[in-house]
Amino acid sequence: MPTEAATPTRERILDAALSAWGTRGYEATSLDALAAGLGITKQTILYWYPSKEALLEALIARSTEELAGAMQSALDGAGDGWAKVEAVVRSVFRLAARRPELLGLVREVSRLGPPAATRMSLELQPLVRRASDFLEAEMAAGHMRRHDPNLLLLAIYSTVIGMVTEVDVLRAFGEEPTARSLVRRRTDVLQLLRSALMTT
Amino acid sequence: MPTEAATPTRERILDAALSAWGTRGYEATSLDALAAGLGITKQTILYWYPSKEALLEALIARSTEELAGAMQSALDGAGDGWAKVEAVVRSVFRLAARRPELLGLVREVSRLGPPAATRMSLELQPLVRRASDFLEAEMAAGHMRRHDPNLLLLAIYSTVIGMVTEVDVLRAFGEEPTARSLVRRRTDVLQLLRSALMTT
DNA sequence: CGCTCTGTCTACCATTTGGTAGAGCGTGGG
DNA sequence: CCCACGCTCTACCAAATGGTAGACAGAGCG
Repeated sequence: MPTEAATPTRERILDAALSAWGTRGYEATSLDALAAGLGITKQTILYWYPSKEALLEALIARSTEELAGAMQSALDGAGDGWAKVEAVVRSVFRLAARRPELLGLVREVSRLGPPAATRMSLELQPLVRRASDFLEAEMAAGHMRRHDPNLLLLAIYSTVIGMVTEVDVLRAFGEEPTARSLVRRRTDVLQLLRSALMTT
Repeated sequence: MPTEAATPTRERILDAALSAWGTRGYEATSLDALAAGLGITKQTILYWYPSKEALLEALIARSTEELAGAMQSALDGAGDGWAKVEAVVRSVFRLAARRPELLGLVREVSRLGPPAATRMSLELQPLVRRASDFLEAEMAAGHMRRHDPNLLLLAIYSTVIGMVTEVDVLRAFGEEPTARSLVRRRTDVLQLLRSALMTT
């Protein structure tokens, strides 16, 4: 295990895996393909990570950390009520623009089911709890319409992840997955959420 | 090609493929596994469908037909404005209860990307157009808040499909995928949509 | 009876995949 | 100088996968 601060192969493998699995899918991308893209051999990957599944685990760990970081800072940021919801949604769309593979990976892992999905769930649990508590407080204060906070979160999650990762469905609905379109989608989602949630 | 009305192997293969691919995924289920589940051999499958991809195509064709049928009748049914939206959403949740693999397949195919996703899109296009036109008319009449109809549809699609197929995310949000829970999710989605869409 | 046609199976096959074993190679420390 | 260690590669391998070729069984029919 290298103690230096530099970041070589080990990280590059994670990057490649994120990019490939987050877009083409886990089963659809072999270790050989991954290695070829990096200009190394599969055995080098297996030196750093003992198996494909272990690599996925490591990738999930790193990605959830990054994800949670981004959303934590959005949650920590100033503002309350709607401003906070908007900040979080905006941060997700920012991620969609800058690191689409990251959200693609979330979608992919949730599809893979246990044990990968379970792991990811667990690691994102604190975030979910925090968001859920926030929503509940807002409802209690009468700022938002009453809903089951968990179901509400699930709905928001589905909507946003869908809006951001469902490229082909997007096309089916006559929307090209460009940056401009992403902004429009963001605006639309925010409008929708606002009317759905806020009482005033 | 059998001319009788009976339904043997050919249909059974489609059924098995729907069940397996709609839940475990396309790449994750081999032809051998499919055949074993049916008590036949892979070669029998390849006799009826020349390749795995051809089987997927046929499955998409049959499934979109069934799907479109269910939603058409919901759209055709009595009612206007909110009643119609509610009818459609209810029909999707009914499908989720009775034929979960069908919605699972939609999710799976949209993930697989072209050419499968493109095909499915094309076959569902008329339905999308009709729904989009309906929404637009309702907005024009002032019954619904103004949105881009296509984006609105995408949002509704994402929310409902997510609420219905994202089993592991569901668990992460502390919701067990039972029948009771499905009813709660339906109620919640309807409430959300109603506040989001309707002006009155 | 025998012929043909339909549907299923047995026997293979090439390729790909995740994974193992171990050689080689460069660098830093004694 | 050389040894040890960290890292990558070459050489394999067994299993699984999608697919091909062709045998075989039974039903319908002349």
